[in-house]
Amino acid sequence: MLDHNKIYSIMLNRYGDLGWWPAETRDEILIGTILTQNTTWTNVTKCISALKAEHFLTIMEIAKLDQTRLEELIRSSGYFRQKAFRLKSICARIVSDFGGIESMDNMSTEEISDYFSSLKGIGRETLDSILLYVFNRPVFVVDAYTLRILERVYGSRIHPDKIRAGAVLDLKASITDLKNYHAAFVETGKNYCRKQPKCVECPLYNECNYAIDLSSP
DNA sequence: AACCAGGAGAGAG
DNA sequence: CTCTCTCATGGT
Repeated sequence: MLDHNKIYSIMLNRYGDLGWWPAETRDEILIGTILTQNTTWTNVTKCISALKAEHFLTIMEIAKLDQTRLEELIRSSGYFRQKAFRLKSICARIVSDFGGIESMDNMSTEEISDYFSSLKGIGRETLDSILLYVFNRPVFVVDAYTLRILERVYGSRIHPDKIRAGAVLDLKASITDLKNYHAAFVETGKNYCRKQPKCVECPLYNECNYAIDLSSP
């Protein structure tokens, strides 16, 4: 059960290096992890472009940006009031506590983890995304697609903690591998996992158990 | 036109 | 511990 090496080799063979996280700066990645919560990436890129055009695409600038002004700029990512408030709060905390992302690089993964998980707006998945894509720490990001895909492969739902631990321990992957592994789950999920009744083009087609309910999230 | 997207938090039981 | 509800725009 749960052979990460097998799943990853199939996915890597299909997708290769997907170049995640797509961004020019580390601040941009952090901001993106908040904005992309439960929305499509195409909705987020509009916000990223809008912020970039006004030169607000840094933690420092968002920290001092007007609340309603930020709401307007990130509107298309959905939950814009919540996200504007939380994103601004998070950026303000980072600025006042550390000055910026770079000042946190010498901290241990556990210290970074404890810090970010105490901030409102950062749940388990966003936390892991920040650890992996902003700080390059050996963490595997488990999202809804990962749970759904592995459920279809193995027939039953596997606990996120088990998947996370397994990916880092069993896979013995490099940071780049862990980044691409998660990216591959998202790519597979959004392209094939919802199409019915057959996903013949899905890289994991031969591994999937189609006896289970395909409509389950 | 219902359904869902690269979730999180608060509350109930 | 596991549901359930809310937050909200945009594409299919």
